[in-house]
Amino acid sequence: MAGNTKRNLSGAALDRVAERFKALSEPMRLRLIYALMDGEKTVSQLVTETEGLQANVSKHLAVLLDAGVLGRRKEGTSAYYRITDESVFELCDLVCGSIEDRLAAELRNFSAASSAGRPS
Amino acid sequence: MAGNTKRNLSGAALDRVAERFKALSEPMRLRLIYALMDGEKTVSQLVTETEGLQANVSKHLAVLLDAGVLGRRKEGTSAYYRITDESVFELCDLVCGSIEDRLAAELRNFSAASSAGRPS
DNA sequence: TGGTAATATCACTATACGTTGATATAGTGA
DNA sequence: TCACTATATCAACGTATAGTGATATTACCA
Repeated sequence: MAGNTKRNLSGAALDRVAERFKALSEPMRLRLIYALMDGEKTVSQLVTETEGLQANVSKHLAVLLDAGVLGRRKEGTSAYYRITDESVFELCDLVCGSIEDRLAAELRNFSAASSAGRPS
Repeated sequence: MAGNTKRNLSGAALDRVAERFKALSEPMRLRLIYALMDGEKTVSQLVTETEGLQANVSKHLAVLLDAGVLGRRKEGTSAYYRITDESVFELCDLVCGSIEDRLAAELRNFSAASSAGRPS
């Protein structure tokens, strides 16, 4: 494990961190983030790609914008959203790896238990 | 930026990831995690350190246990909780860095704006 | 000016969840 | 068995928020 500094956070810092995690704690918002992985898109495009309602998509985009994860640009009647904090992908990758590890461990436990006392 | 693979997650995977983020989206739970940074502790110890109510601490610990972030060990009438997924600290560090970057950028913008047109 | 498209916001409902006091459960020692 | 400690769970309350249909706002075009 590399660079395991584990800085000790306290008080207000933890509140800020929790806030950021909360912004990423909705599947719909993660879908929007991943839809923007290959560049900026309009709200309409995102509505189509995520198959969500326009009002809902707009609201989730506002949350991510407020959290500093996304940026916004207006052109004509359209609004273009883009990723401004690329670290979200690192976060998701880390979580994914962790989930995989956990599932792999569960699988090992299950296999060991189900084969316990079974003839080899 | 190293190892920026950005794997593309879809459907159920995003749900799992969102779940994990949700487990980390409460300040109290982050406080518990950081209280456990230096080793396993009993519920009583955690109640004292976090200055929370016993019922509340117990419930938050259950959430983190279910999420796979913590592990539990019983000894006598006490329950010892410990970190089982060290990646949570990496996650928090990443978020912290990101928040710092954003605040630094805001500071630069503010300074530039407040000094605009001011005599040098 | 009137009409249309794109987006944001409002109002409302349903649900999830954090907090808290009270109670239940389990282990320990007298 | 009885009392005590530690922990988990229950019940109730209030708040936050996701989803949704309707409306407001803004830009563009005829």
